[in-house]
Amino acid sequence: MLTSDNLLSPKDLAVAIGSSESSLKRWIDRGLLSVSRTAGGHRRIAVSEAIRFVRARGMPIVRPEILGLPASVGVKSRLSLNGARSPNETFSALLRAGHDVGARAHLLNRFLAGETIAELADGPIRTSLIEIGEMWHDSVEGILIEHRATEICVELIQELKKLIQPVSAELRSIGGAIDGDVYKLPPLLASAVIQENGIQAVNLGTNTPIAVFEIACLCDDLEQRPDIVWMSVNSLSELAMNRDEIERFAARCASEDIAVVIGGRLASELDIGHISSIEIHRSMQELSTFLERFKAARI
Amino acid sequence: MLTSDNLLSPKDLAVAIGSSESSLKRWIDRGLLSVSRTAGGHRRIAVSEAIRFVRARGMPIVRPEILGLPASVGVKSRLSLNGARSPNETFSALLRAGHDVGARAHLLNRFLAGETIAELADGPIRTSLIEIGEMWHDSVEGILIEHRATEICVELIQELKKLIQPVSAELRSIGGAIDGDVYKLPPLLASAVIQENGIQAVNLGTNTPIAVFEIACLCDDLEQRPDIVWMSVNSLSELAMNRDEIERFAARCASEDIAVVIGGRLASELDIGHISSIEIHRSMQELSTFLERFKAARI
DNA sequence: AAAAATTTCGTTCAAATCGTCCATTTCTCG
DNA sequence: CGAGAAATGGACGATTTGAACGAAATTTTT
Repeated sequence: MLTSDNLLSPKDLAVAIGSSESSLKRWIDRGLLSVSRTAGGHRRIAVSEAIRFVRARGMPIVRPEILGLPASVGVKSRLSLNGARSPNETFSALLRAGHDVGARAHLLNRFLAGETIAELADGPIRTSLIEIGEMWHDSVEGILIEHRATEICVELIQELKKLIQPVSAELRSIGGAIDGDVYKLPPLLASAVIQENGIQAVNLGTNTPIAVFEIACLCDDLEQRPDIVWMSVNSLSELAMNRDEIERFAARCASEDIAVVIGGRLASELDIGHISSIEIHRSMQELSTFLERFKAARI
Repeated sequence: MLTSDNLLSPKDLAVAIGSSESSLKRWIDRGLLSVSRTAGGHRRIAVSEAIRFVRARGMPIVRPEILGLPASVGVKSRLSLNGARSPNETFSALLRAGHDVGARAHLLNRFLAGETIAELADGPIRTSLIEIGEMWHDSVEGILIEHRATEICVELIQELKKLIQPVSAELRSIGGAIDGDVYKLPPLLASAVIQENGIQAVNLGTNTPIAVFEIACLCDDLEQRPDIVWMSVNSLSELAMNRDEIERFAARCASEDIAVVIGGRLASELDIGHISSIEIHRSMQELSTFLERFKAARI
């Protein structure tokens, strides 16, 4: 539980090396590992002693971040999770340190504990990247950290996507980030949230022209047509042009009974919220509730 | 028993590959398979080591889920008969059709049968995407197919990366695509190939300014400095400017004893092949052989 | 400071793994 | 074909492991 600095509980070390708490306690009692005790008799293991133990026996370290060991290259060597108050701050610290293994374990645990992908997207992932994004303008180092964190998140979201139940092919969707938008995380997160809701989602990635969305929606084979199109808008090359194009596209989709969902940081700036056939969402959880309604309406 | 995600008991692996526990223990004791031991002397096999063993010895995988692999492993794809002559054509057809599950099964099977990531990168992945890229200019549909295929490949390469050995932290590298280059596959493939060669690789993704590479290489903490920097060059905003910047950067790296490796479609157009401290490669297998030489020289 | 929630304590117990031995199968080669 | 070598898979008692439990200690919240 990372009680205080440089002291581990038996459970902590057991998790770090992928064995059970029982075994670790037995090894300690056998004298293989020396510990101190609290006033009440609880074992406390110094990190240095833990490292000596695993090194001496050539044991694998499954969760290096628990021992404060760095796992990356570039900047920020020492990883200290002690200062982190909330879970989201812990995740942010791991991302800033480029600690892919730690970030993975953190997110996986939270997902397995019941948090949805939508919640994780709006929570740790979003707040961390906003926080890191604010470093972006300050320094070159900020860009480095931001790029590295983004790559780690891409990897993690792909992994979460694999953990959700296989989707029924009944409802299909396709989407991506519009032309000129190079942020890859939002469309990826959207596809994960959609699949989490049991709907098949094809992600076209960043920088996708409207014409491509069109051809995907209006293809000849009716069996292939999606029921939903989603678009991420995080950078706008030409506001007016984009708006017109999207409005025309939405009109065509409406006539074909295809739902259009738009999200992203700049979605509201498009100023097309008044168009009834377009759904604008501000967060992944909003997207999720929309999908719930949509499914209910279609069945 | 599956104590932790990454550690198997001899029995687990024996069941996974359909042999007996006795044989497996004998193979381990003969050194064919390296394991760690618990304090009590029980063998623990890392999943990545299990996969290395399976690939090296050409063993069948009877129960892929034990190794965390999808059930499709070992199953012959139905689409392989659809007029496709070679395996690479089969993969290309799957990608064009947006058949992510099929493409995944195909690539995973080839990897587990012994093909390296470098070979798969230069083979099915490269040829498929070149072929699809040629559709790019012809039609909007081409763009759709290209985007979809790229996303699928990103996912697949991430998955392959997870299957290879966790690297020893002895050699480190960092890299990405240069500023203005938005192709995400090349740097991702490079990082996978580097990790396949036992070198830690941090991918900074697309659109990474030279200044970011610099700060990563010349950071204060010497323990964090990489031994290799790799750069992908697939689009050039300003040829001359890029060249000057890269040459300056390479000179600094040379003085710090950091190897600079450049790859990508337009790497040769930079016309900096004459600079001795810069390594230019034309394929992932060339990168791989360079890494072999590099490792040999450093030890 | 008291109460509630969480973690760790020490212990017990069934299941898994240890190393070793051996019968059987498979391979090698004269 | 057949004898010897090598590899396989099962069986064995001894040891180790991981999970469970109520009680006590610790941490967090009120």
